[in-house]
Amino acid sequence: MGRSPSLDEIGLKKGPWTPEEDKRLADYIQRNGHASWRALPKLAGLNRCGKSCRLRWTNYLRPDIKRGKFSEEEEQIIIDLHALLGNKWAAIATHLPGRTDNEIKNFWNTHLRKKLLQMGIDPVTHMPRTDLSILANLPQLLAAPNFGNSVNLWDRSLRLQTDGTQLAKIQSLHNILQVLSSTPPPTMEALHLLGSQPLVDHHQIYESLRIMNSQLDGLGNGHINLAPYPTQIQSNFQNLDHVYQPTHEMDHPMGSSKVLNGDNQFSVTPIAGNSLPALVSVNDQMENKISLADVSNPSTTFEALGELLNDEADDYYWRSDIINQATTPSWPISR
DNA sequence: AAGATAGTCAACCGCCCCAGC
DNA sequence: GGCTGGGGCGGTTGACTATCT
Repeated sequence: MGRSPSLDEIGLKKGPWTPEEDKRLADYIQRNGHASWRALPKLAGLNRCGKSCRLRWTNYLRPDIKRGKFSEEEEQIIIDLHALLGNKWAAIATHLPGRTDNEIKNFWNTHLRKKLLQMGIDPVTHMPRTDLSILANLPQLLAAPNFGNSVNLWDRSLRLQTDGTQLAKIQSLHNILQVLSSTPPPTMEALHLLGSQPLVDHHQIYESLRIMNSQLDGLGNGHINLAPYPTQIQSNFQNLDHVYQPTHEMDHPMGSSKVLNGDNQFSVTPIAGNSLPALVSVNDQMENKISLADVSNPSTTFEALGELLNDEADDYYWRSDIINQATTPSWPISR
């Protein structure tokens, strides 16, 4: 592994370390310490730069380094700390004795990041993913044996976040998905508001939500009521007056509603029966921006989405995520 | 069996910060 | 305040390995 050996312009060796070099470096540091990394290579008889020696020592040769697979507990610590600290690998590493920042960074990029994505969690924000393509993976997600863990992860991530506005957005998006799941394809006008032309594969979304429902039922939580899926998707977009009659039970996807209280703490309240859960009441402007009352008008929902997106000029990741997903081939398209 | 593709991870690069002058 | 050198950090690279086709 690593790079092929090469010499830089002043003749210092680069690339993989040989066992002999390792021994020289380790022996020297154990005898003399590493007061000056710059001076060390010469003193230790190594044809390497000080930086290379420091890296080799801190990431590989240090005697207290713990090698091997990360435990589940370590995984969880990394995820939690990453939610709080972001890509501060060195800071994260201080909480995991024996693990190096490089090792944690690699582990994150090769395992945890993908794992979170598969669970529908954005590895950057640690919030449920805002890109709609996740719906395409929902059946696999729900079928995964560790789906229950993802629920915990989601909860944990939410607890770690104090930005209730994001929650409001997610809830709004969820509302939109509900509308999508229970309505014919959106009008061209509505799609234009999203800056896209591709059409949502309604059947796929419907199927995903239906499976999600059965899973949530299994967990004893609330669920999303789905109107019967039309046997024939209407492809005639001129049918603008089609009556939109979605059902109105909009739970938090995990069967509870989370509300940011005055102390910036989330309170989690299970949703009962058919009641409509309160939207996250953090941002009055955001609240009810897309309310279920609006869904009786086919275009209003999408106008509201456009407004929501435009409103958050400083929050473009939210908008770009949706628009990207709506405009990339990965987005379920039916033409 | 062989080639293509994806995953892994050690190592390097370039930037930043800070202390000393 | 400006300059310089050393160390630390995050991002990226690329050789090796495993898996797939």
